[in-house]
Amino acid sequence: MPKPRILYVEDEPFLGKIVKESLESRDFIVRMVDDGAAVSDAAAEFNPDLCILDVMLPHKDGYELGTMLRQRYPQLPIIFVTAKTQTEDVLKGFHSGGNDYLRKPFSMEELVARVHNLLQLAGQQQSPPSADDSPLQLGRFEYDPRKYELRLGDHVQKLSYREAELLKILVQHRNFTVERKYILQKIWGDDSFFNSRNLDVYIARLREYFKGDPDIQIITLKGVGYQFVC
Amino acid sequence: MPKPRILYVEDEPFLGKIVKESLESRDFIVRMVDDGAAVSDAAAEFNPDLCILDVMLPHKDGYELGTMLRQRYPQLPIIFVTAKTQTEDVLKGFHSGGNDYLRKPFSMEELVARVHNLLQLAGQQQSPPSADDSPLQLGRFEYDPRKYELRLGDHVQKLSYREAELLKILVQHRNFTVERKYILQKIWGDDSFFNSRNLDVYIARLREYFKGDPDIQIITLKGVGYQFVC
DNA sequence: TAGAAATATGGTTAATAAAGGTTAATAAAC
DNA sequence: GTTTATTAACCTTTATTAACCATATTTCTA
Repeated sequence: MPKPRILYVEDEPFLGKIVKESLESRDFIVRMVDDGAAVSDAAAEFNPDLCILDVMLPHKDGYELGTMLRQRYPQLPIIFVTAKTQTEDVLKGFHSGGNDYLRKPFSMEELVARVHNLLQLAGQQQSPPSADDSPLQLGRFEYDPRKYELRLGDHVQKLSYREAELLKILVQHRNFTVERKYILQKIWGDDSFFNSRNLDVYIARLREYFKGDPDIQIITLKGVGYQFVC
Repeated sequence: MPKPRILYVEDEPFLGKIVKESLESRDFIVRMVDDGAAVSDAAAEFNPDLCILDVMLPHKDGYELGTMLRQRYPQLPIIFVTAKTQTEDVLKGFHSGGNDYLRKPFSMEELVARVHNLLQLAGQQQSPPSADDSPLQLGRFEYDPRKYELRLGDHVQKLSYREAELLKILVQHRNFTVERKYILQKIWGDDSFFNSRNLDVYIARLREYFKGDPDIQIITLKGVGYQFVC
């Protein structure tokens, strides 16, 4: 079971550090962002399972971020955290797509309980296939994630399950970095695998398949991961 | 869209009446119960979509009720409401199976927002496999699950029992993955079967039958299962 | 501090293992 | 006695592992 990934948007560095470390000690992977403008990219790259948003941010406010995230990731659980106590603010949080609203000051225990609760609720969902499973253009290729088919002109390359899983992850983060660790966890379950050359073999396969278009590359970032550029 | 049904457990008649009416005015069907002992029966009879529990009840306490309900209805969203403000109490609520915890006094608006939120989170869960046996369209084929008949144009292919069972399972989950294990258990009873090539033979048959429409595919997810895409 | 070992990381290829596919023969059920 | 289900034998594909190579970092030493 891979560790859940939490994107945490908070501008108070002091509080942020405490919460981050506290969550990490409870077996979450946490990425903290203190600038509203950076959230969009961070979400694309980090691929969180849940998002905690502080409402009081310097420029962009938290609600706007919530709306943006909800629109882009319909299934992502969002928790708002704020010092505002007015019911009106809470409602604003829910209306902008939040799934929970926690008033400051809060106890770490309660936050963690609510995080677990939401992850469990969200985990039971099956996302409708229509969402992001329609065929997509990758450079000169066309890829159908439902049929696992990669097309260039009249040549159709059928992908295997593992190949398709890997490509899905790379494409989800296209033009961003995906950590090697993350891929291993997603496809092979846990981190016990870190010494096998398995992933490399599949990366090589995908590179082979995509060599028909020089504009598509799978770049290695040694010690970090890969980047699918197109 | 039927009105959502809320089971509301509250012993203060005055507060209870207000909340009940307020919820009803917002298009919920509400059943109020003021006695902990009556909750079990009420739940069985009323079949709620969501449950609101006051923690401070005369005899049985709310947490016990939560545990009981959670055990009996694993999917039922539960909101605890209480005057207790200690974090400890909130945690107790979550640990006994609650999905949200609201401190008194609360605003009706916030309660309603949280109710909607939970119903939405819970509502996305797999739709009941609706025992619908009417003929259905599969790509260019028409299938009648009652007669076990698969039609393409004027050609009718009669399916055998096992073939039909397998197709039923695949179609129920169409565009989602069905685990091999699951199919084996459903059709052949238990997992003692895992070495037989039996299932593969039937998969091959179905593929043969459906080869008249290239848009219908039964994809193998090696080590996992199959996916009927159409 | 330059430069050589040592080490870590990823790439490549081939071998092996595991899972599933195919076909035909056999057994059960109707 | 014909249809349907199961099994067996063999084949193909996919996944994993092993062995070896290349290259970048680190660390150690002169």
